[in-house]
Formats: sequence, C-alpha cells, structure tokens
Amino acid sequence: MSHVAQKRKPERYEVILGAAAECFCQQGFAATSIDTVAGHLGSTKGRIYHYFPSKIDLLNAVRERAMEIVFEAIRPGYEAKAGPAERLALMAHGQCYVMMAQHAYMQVLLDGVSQRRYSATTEFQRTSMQRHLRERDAFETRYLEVMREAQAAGLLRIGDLETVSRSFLAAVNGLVFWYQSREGDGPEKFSRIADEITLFVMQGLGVDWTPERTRAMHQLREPAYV
Amino acid sequence: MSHVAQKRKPERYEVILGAAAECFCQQGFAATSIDTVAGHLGSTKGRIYHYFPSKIDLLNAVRERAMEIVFEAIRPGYEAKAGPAERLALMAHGQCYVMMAQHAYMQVLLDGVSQRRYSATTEFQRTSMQRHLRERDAFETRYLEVMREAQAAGLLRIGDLETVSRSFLAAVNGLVFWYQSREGDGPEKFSRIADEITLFVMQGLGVDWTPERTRAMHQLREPAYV
DNA sequence: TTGACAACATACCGAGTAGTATGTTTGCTT
DNA sequence: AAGCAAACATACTACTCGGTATGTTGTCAA
Repeated sequence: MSHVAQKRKPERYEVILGAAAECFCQQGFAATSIDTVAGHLGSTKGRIYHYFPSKIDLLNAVRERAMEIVFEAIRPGYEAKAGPAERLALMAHGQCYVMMAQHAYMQVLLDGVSQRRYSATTEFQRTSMQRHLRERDAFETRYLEVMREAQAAGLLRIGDLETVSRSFLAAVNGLVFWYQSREGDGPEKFSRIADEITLFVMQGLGVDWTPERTRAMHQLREPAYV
Repeated sequence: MSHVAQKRKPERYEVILGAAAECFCQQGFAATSIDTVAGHLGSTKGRIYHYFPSKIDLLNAVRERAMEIVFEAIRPGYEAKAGPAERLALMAHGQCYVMMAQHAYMQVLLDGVSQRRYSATTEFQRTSMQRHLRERDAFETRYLEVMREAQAAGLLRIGDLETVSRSFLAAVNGLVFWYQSREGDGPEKFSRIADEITLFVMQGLGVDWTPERTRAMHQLREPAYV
C-alpha cells in the first residue's frame, strides 16, 4: 500500500500515465474505467492500483505532467532575449506545437477547465485541485506579463487585455479540439500549422506581424524541439 | 411508452431540457445521473423518461436545441446586406453573445466535440451522431462562405483559410470555457465582451477593423437581441 | 537457498445507476 | 359522473465500476 511508484520500474509509471492520458482523452474521465486503462495496457487493475492510489489521483498525475509539458513548451519564448512581440509569438508557437505533438495530455488538461465539482471530493482532492488552479493561473500570468510589456511599448491595438488574452489562449488551446493527428504528421506539419495560428493571434493583438518576423523568430529559439 | 413529448404539457419538455443542459454543463454527461436531473427539477426519473426514451436521447435533444440557438445567433450577420467583413463581424458578435447568454447549452454543445465514441452505441445513435456532425459542418461552412468572399475581395492577410477559420471559431467558442456569469451580468456586458472578441478575431484575419466599424456594424442588425 | 519485498493478477464487495414495470393521480372529454 | 389516457411517482432489476483483500510470481540481497 505504498504507491511509491518509483523504485524498481519507474518506466512503468510513465507507460501507465500515457495510457491513462490516451483513454481520458478519447472517452473523458468519467466515462473511462480503470479496467479500460488496464486493457489498454494489456494488464489488469492490479498494476494501476499498485502505482496510483485512486482514479482521481491518476487523473491528477496526468494533469500535472501535462502542466509540466506545456510550461516547458512556452519556456524558450518566455526566456528569450528579444522584444515582447517576438517572445509572445515564440510562446504561442511552442504551445501550438505541443498541442499537436502531445495531443492526449493537452486534451486531458483542457477537459478539466470546466470542472466545477466541489461536491463529493475529499479535503485532499480539493487541495490538489486548488494547486492545479494556481498552476493554471501562473501559466496565464506568464502570457500576461509579456503582453503587458507589449502593451506598454504601444505595440497592441486592443481593448481590455484581460478579455483579449483569454481569446488569445483560446485560439491556441482550441487546437486540441479540431486537430486530428494523421499518420504522416511530423514536426514540419506541426510547425507549419503553429506558424499559421501564431500569425492569427499576433494579428489579433493588433501587432503588425509578417512572415519575415516569423522566420526571424525561429532563429531565436534553440535548434530542436522536443 | 410514446415519448411524444408534445401533447398537453409542451412547456415541461422545455424545462427538462433546460435542467439537463444545466446539469450536463456543470458535471459533464457521464457524471450526471438521471436522478440528478430529476432532483434539479424537483421530480423523479419517471417524468424524464416520460419525455425522453433514454439518457443519450436527452443529450442529443440538448445538443440539437443548442445547435438551433447558435444557428439563429449567426443568422442576422449571415443574411445581412453588407460587405463580407461586416457580415463576419456580426456573425462573430452574435455567436459570442449567445455563448454567454445561453452558456449551459453552448457548453454542452462544445463538450461533445471530442466525442469519438463509436463503440457501444446503437445504430440509431450512430446516425444521430452523424447528423449532428453534418450540422456542425454546415455551421462551419456558413463562416467559410463569408470568409472566402472576404478573401476573394482581398480583405484578409492570412495563410491557409482552413486553419485560420478554426482558430477564429476557437477564439469565439473559447468563451464558454473561461466566462463565468455573474449576478449583475446582462446584455450590455455581453455585448461589450463580444465587441472585444470580435475585434480580436477580425484583426486576426488581417482585416483593418476599428471601433468605428464596430459601431457601424451594430446599425446593421435588428434592434434587439434574443 | 532463502527469506523478504516488489510487482503484479484474481476474486470479490458494495455503491451507484440506467432502464423498466407497475401503481397512482390529474385533467379532459362525452 | 364516469371513463380514459396523459402525466407522472414508486419500487425494483440488472449491471457497471471503484476500490480492496488476498493470492502468486519474480527478483535481489545476505
């Protein structure tokens, strides 16, 4: 009854996490049974409950991992030594990319947005939810910081930044709802779509973005993704 | 066992539909039990099963109603006698408005986007799903029509229209994920937020949109919403 | 080699829930 | 007023699923 999960087979933890993300993504959390995830693994519930104390904890683990992924995705742009517009574009591009490359994790992450379930949760679950909401808030704050810089520099043509920033993120996040991964899809296609959406959201902010700025932007980041 | 649903008390049908939308919106479809909806109505399951043959049919009815609502919301803009940019802006504004005014229905509608459940459904359910997907497609086509007009007129600065149109809709639809209705919220606030998002998505398309064009746009539509 | 513990599988329990079968009331017609 | 169907409520069934308790196998250290 330890659920330490990282002693002799830490890779199993990862495999279970990935399978859970896949199942939650396809059917939703409530409609997915532990047996479904186990079947997807070619095992039984025993294995899952050996690594995770409960179903909700499994979901939280997936969400936490997803948060790490998306934070890492915007980090190059956030930390780039460039103007606020270029940084924003890089952040958007990086997030768009993982929306496709890590589709399952991202969809699970976004499914939990509208979870207003206060009832039937233990005290522990509530604090876990609170922490998740704080992380989500911290994530949005990263965008808001750079946007305010851009606004202070007079680069934007918008009304209320609070509303616009959410539309900005919605356009990026919306990728998981309409993008269907195809067999031949790879980094090139991901990057191409990310470029399109980046252009859209940057123009949405009122920035005079161009394909040339996109190319220049790509020179700023590290050579390889993922 | 008739489930005719419209003989002596058609208003009951509406009340049940609204309660179901509310419950599905708050807890999701799978996590909502028929008893939950009944409790929300102050009744028992008997009433619901008197009007709807099954839980999935109840969901489909909510979705269908939601579809009617959102179609009606973009109709003024779609049918307006004006340029494609003004028509697009009106459509976006109308849709943003109902995203807030009819929040429950819209959220249920969007929750079903990623439903790739082919298994465990009857033949009837599959055709029902197919029809829903066709309606969704017809809806997006309405936007695409006007966007292509605008593109043909040289009004847009975008790459692939297919990708951009989805981002456009994502920014509008995203409202249901972050908007929380407050007590004092009314038509004025709805319209104000809708204006902001309309500006964002029109600029996203590369259109040189301005507050003046927003004001002029409002003159085109019928005097009152809803 | 032999405990000892990790890493599961198996069997099972209890709660919740979709759907049904049937009883009961209400309202309208004739 | 009387009969009849709509409009439910109640009681029940069959089944799913989260969680647990326990059994079994592999592996490593001493």
